Amino acid sequence: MRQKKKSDLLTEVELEFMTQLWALEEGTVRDVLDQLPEDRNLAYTSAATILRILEQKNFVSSRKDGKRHIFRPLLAKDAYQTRSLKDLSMKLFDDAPASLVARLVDDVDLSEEALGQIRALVDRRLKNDTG
Amino acid sequence: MRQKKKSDLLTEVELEFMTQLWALEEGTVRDVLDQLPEDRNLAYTSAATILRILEQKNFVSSRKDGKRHIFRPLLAKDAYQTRSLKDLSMKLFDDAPASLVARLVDDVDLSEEALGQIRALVDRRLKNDTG
DNA sequence: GAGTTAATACTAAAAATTTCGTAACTCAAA
DNA sequence: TTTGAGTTACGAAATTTTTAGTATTAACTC
Repeated sequence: MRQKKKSDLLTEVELEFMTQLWALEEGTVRDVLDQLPEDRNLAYTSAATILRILEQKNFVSSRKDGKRHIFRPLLAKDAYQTRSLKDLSMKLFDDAPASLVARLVDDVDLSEEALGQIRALVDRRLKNDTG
Repeated sequence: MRQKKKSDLLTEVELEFMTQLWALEEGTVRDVLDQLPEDRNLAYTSAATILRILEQKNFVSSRKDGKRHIFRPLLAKDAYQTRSLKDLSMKLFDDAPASLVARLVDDVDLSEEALGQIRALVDRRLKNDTG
């Protein structure tokens, strides 16, 4: 009976909506829709459908407030960031996160400040581990 | 006339195939198919279709060798790694790569060795920039 | 309550992605 | 040359994702 694995990653549109909810902490269909860019032009009912799907998949919960629903993320942004990084690392970096950072450091534009921050993070982590 | 943007990211299956081609340097439909995991069970013609699509999208080129085609990546793995990281950073890390690394260093299981490698990379980059 | 407004529930169409079948073709060997 | 094995070309079915329409419901006002 094993078949369902479905990768637990968000689709493009699901991520778009989760991003808004993460920013809002919580919100109604209307709230999320208003948050989207001008040129997005998505029907109200489409937005409602997407949130319903997110709820079915247990990425958000909802409670009733008068006649409307207020949605709130169940999946935290932090957790999803981690999940995405693991996925990317696995699929594109031979499961070696260090090579992911290597690519980032080599090719993506990073300010010196950003590099300094990164080094600080790594140092702190190294110290903690060794005790 | 601007409308085509199409994100230039690979779909799931396209990435699966590019990964094999990157490993092989180049190969026929059969080569790629044989490279896939046992339980993948994909029809030969499906694989051929996917490679044809990749060629249409200019991700691979092909040349003829006798009766068969040999496919070769046009998009390099390095380049696509960078592209993916930029996309992830933009969509999920407020376009701040440093926070991406922060998440990685904090949450993904990293060996001490990996951490050391990362610090070395950052250090080298910092020296090059300032030096 | 009747009427208005705005929401949800449900269904399904539209679009994109993934998969495969059939027919036509190519090469090699008999 | 014909046959056979393996390939490509093309079209389309199947599936997943995205979008939207219609009907129903809930709250508010009069």
